[in-house]
Amino acid sequence: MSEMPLQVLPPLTALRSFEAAARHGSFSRAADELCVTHGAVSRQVRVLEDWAGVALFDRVGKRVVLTNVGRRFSDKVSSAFGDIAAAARTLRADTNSTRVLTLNILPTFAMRWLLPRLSKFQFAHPQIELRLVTSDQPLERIAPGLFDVAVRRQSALEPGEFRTGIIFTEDELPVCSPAFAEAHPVRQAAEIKSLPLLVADTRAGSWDRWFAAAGESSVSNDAAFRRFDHFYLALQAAIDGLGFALGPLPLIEEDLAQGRLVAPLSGPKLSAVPYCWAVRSSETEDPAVTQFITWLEEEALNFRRSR
Amino acid sequence: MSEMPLQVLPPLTALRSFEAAARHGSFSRAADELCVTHGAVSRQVRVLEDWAGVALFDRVGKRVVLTNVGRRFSDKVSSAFGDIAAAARTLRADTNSTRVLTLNILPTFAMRWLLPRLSKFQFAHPQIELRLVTSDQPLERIAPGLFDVAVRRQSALEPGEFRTGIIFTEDELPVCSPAFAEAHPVRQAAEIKSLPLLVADTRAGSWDRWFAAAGESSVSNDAAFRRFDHFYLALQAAIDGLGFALGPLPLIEEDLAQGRLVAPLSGPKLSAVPYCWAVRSSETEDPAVTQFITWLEEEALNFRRSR
DNA sequence: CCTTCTTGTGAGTTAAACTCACATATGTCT
DNA sequence: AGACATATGTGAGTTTAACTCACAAGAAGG
Repeated sequence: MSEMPLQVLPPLTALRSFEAAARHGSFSRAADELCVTHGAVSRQVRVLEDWAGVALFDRVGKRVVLTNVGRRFSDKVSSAFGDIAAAARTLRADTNSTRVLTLNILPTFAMRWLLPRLSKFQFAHPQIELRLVTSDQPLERIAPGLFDVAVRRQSALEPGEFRTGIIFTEDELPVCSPAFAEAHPVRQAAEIKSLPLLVADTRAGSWDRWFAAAGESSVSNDAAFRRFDHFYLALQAAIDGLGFALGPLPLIEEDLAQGRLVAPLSGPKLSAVPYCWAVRSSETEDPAVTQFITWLEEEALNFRRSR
Repeated sequence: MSEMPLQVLPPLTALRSFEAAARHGSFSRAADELCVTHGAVSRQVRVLEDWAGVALFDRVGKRVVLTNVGRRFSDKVSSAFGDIAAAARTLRADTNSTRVLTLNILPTFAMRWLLPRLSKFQFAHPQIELRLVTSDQPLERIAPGLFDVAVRRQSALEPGEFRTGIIFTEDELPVCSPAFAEAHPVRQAAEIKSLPLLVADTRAGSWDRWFAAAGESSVSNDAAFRRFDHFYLALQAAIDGLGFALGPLPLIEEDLAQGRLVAPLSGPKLSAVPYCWAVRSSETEDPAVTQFITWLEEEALNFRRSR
């Protein structure tokens, strides 16, 4: 045949590195995800840019920012890789009798609400195997195909890359252990400014908002704050009598009921960003995913009713 | 983060080899397309089957046939690779001021109908560059992204992987040069069985069908047939006085009008499979493709009116 | 000014990908 | 039945793409 096959697909290793870098906005983070050095990602992106004859990233100092064509191209590639990942997962699932759902859950939500209930789901759906990953990474930075259902706190339910639904909302109020309350008898918001205040990096600014809602100025001495990586650590510290934490109802309702925590202050309950489930919009309806979300929403409804 | 990136994408080099092999139904043809040896394709398919834990091809002797899961998987991968190829083409086109359309055309149609007219299209659309590939390879075997518009002869216009439209239909009748007719004065179909009959591999069986339509038995002596790879070679041989060919109107109308060919027999005009244009259904609407097809259909309409 | 984090790249290493050559299976033709 | 053609499978060796290592350089933050 008088015919010349074209190289219509770009170099695929380069494409994979590019897509991860685009999604993370960082060569270093992409390298972490792909288990290579940042130098490998840098070179692969360069290979793709040479092949395409166009810059895909602008170099801003030592940071990279996607160009407009880079953004459009990476969106298409991400979508295609997502399709391939989904097809590959289905292919591999054909060899197993159970369906594995990968859940990507905020650590505090996992520790204090989901894990105690997961056995109910497993019992009801023995043919679905759950794999739990805890993370607070932004969802749009997670590779397509790396999770089936995620839980994040978010305020906007706009249509977009993800379909979402509210699980429940939270109110935050200061709590401490009974022993701590007895040792520091306080009633007014202004009074706790001099006491240790426990805060999680993942909820930065929440104390400032609480004081503002109580009509108080912010705490000026940062030394009063004890910082923790995750909120469940801060909560555990409060239970252990290390100070006040802003406890989120309903997650701490059980602790209040059991007397592990008390809420001695008369200040306001601060509305917080609701917990939501999320799935990628592009993924086709999966019965196991639907079953899990249905169960999640029913558990949340039952939970709200029992408060 | 307490998080382990999964290897959600299969090995991409293996995937590329698998997709080509699936599309061709042959490791050897896939190797030709990818410019590697068949051994490389064989190994890559094995890598993918090991990764997936499932057979993607059944080995039937020394031939391979896709399994059911292999078929489903390859359809998804082909589609995704098509999306990537299209996005890559758009990416590269951004660096050029002209749009390149790749046409994949049957050789005879290209030689005798399209090429003489392409200058009209170029003149009307100077911002669209045409790249002509001649081939009679089945379209479903051609890699996604390797052509924008194809021309093939096909009888069914079923919805499927390709959108198609009729360009024109053909009638076939025996023709020869005037010199040959003078040297062999014949009038009835039966009389030409003893004369050299020119046939193209791509139109095998057409003489049998013509004799049947004329109420005659087939030519029993195969030695009477002179075979050519392509039909335009057979036609050129007829013009050169080497025998009778089954000439397709309207492609030979100009030759008849100019006296290069004559049709001395009184036998039937045999309806043949129509010429059709085809584009992949999955590809998004491209203005250049639409413009080309509109022009093609207008030229065909004008051509039919002028007969 | 020092530290931290990020990307870029020269030089060298690793291993994935490939070729070569031969074996084997099947179909076709004489 | 044997020769030939075409296809895939694979051992052994080669090639080179991909990668690591180590360092340089730019920017931000304390």
